[in-house]
Amino acid sequence: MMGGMSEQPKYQQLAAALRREIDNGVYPPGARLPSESELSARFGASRNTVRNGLKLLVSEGLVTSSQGLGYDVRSHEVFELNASRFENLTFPQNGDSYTTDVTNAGRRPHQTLRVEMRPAPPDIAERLKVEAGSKTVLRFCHRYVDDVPWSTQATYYPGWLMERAPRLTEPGDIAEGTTRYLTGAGVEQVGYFDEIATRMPTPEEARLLEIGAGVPVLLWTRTGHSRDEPVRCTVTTLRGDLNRMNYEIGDLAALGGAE
Amino acid sequence: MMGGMSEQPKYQQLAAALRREIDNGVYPPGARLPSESELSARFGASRNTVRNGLKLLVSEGLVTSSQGLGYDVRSHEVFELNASRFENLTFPQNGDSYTTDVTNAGRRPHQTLRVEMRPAPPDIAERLKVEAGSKTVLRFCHRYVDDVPWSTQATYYPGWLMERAPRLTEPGDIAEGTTRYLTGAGVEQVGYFDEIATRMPTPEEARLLEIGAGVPVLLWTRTGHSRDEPVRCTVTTLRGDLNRMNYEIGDLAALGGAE
DNA sequence: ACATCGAGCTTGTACCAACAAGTCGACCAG
DNA sequence: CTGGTCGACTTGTTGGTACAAGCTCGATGT
Repeated sequence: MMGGMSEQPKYQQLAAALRREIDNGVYPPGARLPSESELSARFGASRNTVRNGLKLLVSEGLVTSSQGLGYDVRSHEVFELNASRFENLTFPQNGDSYTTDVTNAGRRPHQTLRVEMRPAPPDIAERLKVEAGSKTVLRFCHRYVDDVPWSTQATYYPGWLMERAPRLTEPGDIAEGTTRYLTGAGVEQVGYFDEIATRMPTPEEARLLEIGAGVPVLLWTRTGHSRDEPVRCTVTTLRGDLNRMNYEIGDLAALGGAE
Repeated sequence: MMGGMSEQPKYQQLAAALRREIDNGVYPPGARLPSESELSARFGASRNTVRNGLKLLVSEGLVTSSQGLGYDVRSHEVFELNASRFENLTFPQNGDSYTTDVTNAGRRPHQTLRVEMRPAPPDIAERLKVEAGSKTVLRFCHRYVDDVPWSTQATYYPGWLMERAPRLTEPGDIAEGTTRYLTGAGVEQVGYFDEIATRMPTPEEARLLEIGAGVPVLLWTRTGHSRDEPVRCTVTTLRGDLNRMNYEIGDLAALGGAE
């Protein structure tokens, strides 16, 4: 091409130029970028090349795209606000109190629940110390906050638990919360093992959480143990752009102004 | 098109098919996928469509691509192995024993350390309870395991700590580890506050960690507290495809066979 | 024996074209 | 005024082509 020494591919140059303009406030948060065809004209590149560049920006979380509308510069405000909310929402000592916590925070919770019998997937079976493919109860929860998809949560209970806690198989909610119900049924959880990983969402996850391409998810796998054995395993898929996990280790609460 | 009821786009169907085959061991970890042109013939799709599908798998971390070679199924061994390693590496009571732990595991550690005086960035200042822009010591560490970039770690120490622990400002390593050095200097950490988030890497991070497009990073921010106040804040950027964070909550260690 | 080159494979970049699908607003009929 | 249609715009998907760039390996020549 004409430029001469162009070390970088054109789509990366395009992305860099737009990134700079976004940083400099030419396109402030919430603003709409020029359309693909406009950018195509401006940079002298084909629409495909423009799309490649824009895909980079989307994957960095700088912009989002919506079919029929265009590309919007993301605002970071939302990110921080919801992050701290999440904290209150899930961690204060074995809450299971998603609904009440969200309500108390002045926001509107909404969830759909699906209960199935499922053979244990290998990774779950390992954590529950049961045989892969053995009978488990899967309670699958899709949660919203103010109509924004928040997380999907799949909790597996080993089959042997059903004798002691039969209501887990019933389709509806358990009013007092599953943790409390389990405790009442003589199955108390005395410890948790948490694993946190990240990856890009599968198309299915992207659909459920309504996240654009390029936003990673946070995978939170919590295995709850009674005094004798693991009693449940929860795999939560969280929007990476809206959530942050917090852990306190040691005697932080007892300290003076520490946090 | 002719197929009739194809709810999903073709490239997603293709990705789903390959994902299933990878899960089922048709393409075991380390194996090479058929080339784009072969897949194109097999699925009756154009090379563009095939590439779109493969890009999904890459972004999910299932496969990697290298120009001139092809697409390789990623081995989960590395992932899992390093995950548990990571655990030992950082968590068992204030290790700071990265070097020794990695060596004991039969792997070769390598790190570069940079020590600077830096005004505190706003987010760090907030966590350290000092004024933004006030003097801090930044110890920046770039770590490798077996020559694979592993993480970057930026630890900030508040300026007031320098009177009691002057060696923190010296450029070289601290042989006994910074945690032990701090304890010896009368600054014992009795609690930590951990925050874990995820996002796509900046170009700079992608360069340092040598991660391809589509792989997110795990951000681990640990604030260490003495009995009176925060004494340091460590921001670790980990390759999301090689790392997993594990936390034990409650009395897991005391249990019988519970993990 | 050994370095060098090149054919033939791979993925990466770039271009073009066409249609599907989603959104919005202008317009028109009731 | 209300409600629906339709057209003009947007991004999403799929098809094609060509060449660049990176890797492997065998043939070639010294």
